[in-house]
Amino acid sequence: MIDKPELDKRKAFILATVVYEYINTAEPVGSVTLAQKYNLGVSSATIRNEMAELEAGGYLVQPHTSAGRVPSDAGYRTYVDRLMPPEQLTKDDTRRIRDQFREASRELGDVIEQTTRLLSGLSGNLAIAIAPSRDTHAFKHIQLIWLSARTSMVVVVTSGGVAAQRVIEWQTDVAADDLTRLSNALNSRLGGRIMQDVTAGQLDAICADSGASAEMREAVRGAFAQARQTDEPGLAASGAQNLLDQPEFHDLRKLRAILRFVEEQRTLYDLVADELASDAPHTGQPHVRIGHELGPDELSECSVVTVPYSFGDRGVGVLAILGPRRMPYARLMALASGTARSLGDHLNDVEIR
Amino acid sequence: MIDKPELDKRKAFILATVVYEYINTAEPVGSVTLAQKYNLGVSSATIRNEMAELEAGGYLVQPHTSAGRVPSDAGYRTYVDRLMPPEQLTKDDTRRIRDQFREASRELGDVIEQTTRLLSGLSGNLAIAIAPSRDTHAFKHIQLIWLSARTSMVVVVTSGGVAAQRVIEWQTDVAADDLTRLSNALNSRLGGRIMQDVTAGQLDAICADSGASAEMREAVRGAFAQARQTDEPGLAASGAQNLLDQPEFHDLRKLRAILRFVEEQRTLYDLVADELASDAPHTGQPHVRIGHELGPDELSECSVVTVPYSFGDRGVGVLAILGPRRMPYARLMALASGTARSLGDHLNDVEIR
DNA sequence: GTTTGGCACTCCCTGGGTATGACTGCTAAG
DNA sequence: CTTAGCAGTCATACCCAGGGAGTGCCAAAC
Repeated sequence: MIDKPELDKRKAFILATVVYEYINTAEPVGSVTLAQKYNLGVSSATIRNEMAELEAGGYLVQPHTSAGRVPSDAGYRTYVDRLMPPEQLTKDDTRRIRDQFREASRELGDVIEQTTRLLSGLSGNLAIAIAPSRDTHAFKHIQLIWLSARTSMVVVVTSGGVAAQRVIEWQTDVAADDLTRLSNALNSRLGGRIMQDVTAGQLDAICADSGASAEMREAVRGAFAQARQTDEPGLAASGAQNLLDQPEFHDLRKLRAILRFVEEQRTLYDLVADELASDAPHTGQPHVRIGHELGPDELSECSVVTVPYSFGDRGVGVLAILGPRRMPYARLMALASGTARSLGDHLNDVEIR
Repeated sequence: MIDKPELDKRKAFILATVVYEYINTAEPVGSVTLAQKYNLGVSSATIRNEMAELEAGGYLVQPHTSAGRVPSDAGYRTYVDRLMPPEQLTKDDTRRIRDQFREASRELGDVIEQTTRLLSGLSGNLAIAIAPSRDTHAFKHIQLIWLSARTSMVVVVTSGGVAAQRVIEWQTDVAADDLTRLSNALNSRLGGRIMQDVTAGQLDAICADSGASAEMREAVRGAFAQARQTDEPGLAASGAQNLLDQPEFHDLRKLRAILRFVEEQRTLYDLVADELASDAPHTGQPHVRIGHELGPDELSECSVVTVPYSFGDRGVGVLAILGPRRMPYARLMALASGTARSLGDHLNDVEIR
């Protein structure tokens, strides 16, 4: 681990082959296997020497003295960044993604959840999605709906198609006309504004102008607050049971730790939301984090592929795939990218204009 | 299994003790353990004889010749129906349930999900909830909201506080006034009706009376259809990872089968919805199904406690706890009942009047 | 200098054999 | 009917040796 010299061509090829083989077999790979299965043109002894140097360089580790080698975090990292042949989506995958979105819902929450189901099914791993942060959406419409003298419902529609909705109980009777007047005033003066640009002061001013009561003003404020609430993540995950199939998770203790981590909305959100908060430009490229790069110890044997998706020109969410470090990175990156693109397209098509 | 004679007092006590001990220890229980730990007043030899007869009667089984006994489905059944001392909710549980509902959401979907989290946390098992079937709710309000000349949003509010909502794209331009007029007409003529009693013919008539276009009529029909859709179950489950802690599920194959079963919304719904469909009167009493009584082979080592909850005077949903057959039935029944009651109360308190 | 074949060594895994312990069922005596 | 005692059964744990996969090193070949 001390020095990390540039890898010469043969070392790079051997490292790539070890990672590839290990991803496919889940068994530590030895020099003889490598020499036989792949056409290296050198003997196993030479490969042994190279592998020893790769281990000294921190790219490979041995589970025990007389076992083959397994990639380390750094080994996977090098593989992903520089050695791995990129993959395209297969025809079959493309079709399945297309079919899925063709009949997808128009409700943001549902779309997000369906997308995780699709992605977990295609990838055979756990899929996670974060819905776009709400306060980057444009305000479209608010409606205060009279239900009875003491109860109303307020609905806020934004460009995400997300309608924040809540029921209000009034302390004093209200008239349907007052609600309509206030709704109209808000709509005409705020239409098209970005949610996060709407200040409480503006709301108050509009309420005052249309003669709304203090109680109604509070209701409007509350509705806007809810509509752009960002700490209610809008998170979906599915496919946790896929992890059971991975041999590295046959150890119940590890599995439990991971599942507990995943069940906790908050931690899961933090895990994926790094991607949103990061200074890296949102290039739309998938991003891979491997093992300890993820942070939490529970996930030290996992990797995560994240890819941002966008719709409109502002809203940005994230798709992610969580699986064992021994995951088919190229394929999953292609899948995540393709799904993110289709999701963005779908959201754009469906967006309320 | 051939004959099932009435159990005499001592046999009943021994059976109850075996079940109790096995539930607590997860180990097959032998005659000596029983004689030592519980005050039976007879020797282990006598207990052996009794246990042999209980096995002949089908109440107990031996995992292998030289092991202790384990309850059979029939043994659990007898225990639950006749032998088990009923339990009350502990002060602590009562408090936690109360606290949970005090700050619970007003949205039906959220409440249902939060309830499963509560119940899985309290019970240490998997909790499932089915939201009330929508078409038993009373219609409260419909609003067609003008977003642009070619798009609108329609919101339907029912007594469940559930608002079905959808976005509509018109083929031809519509005017905001027309939407308001139609909304008002529908509200005044349908207010308070039970959803399932509203026919398509009535909707059409109201649309015609208020001069709505064919397209608008379709939109209204669609919104009502969505609002009372029953085949969209409104299902929540949480706590699957609790099952990992149960020793009977340390076998990965069994665990996988169960988790796959649970991940599938449809099968899970069918499992719990039996309770709704059954002819049994909804007494509010918890109902227990044990092992093979559940039907699916995957669940032959599981039991389910279900309890209906009601709100208003019609809507009925179901709470359920799924766990190993070796579950603390009395406690879980108390928990499920208490939670169902609190859930019903909460829904009543929060119901839009 | 690099590559290669050979060889000794290490360590995991497996399978057989055995001891152990927790049961039961049976029998005969109380 | 109950009980003590005893033989028998079976799962589990344990030890141990053998096999196998793989490495590291060295000396010879290229």
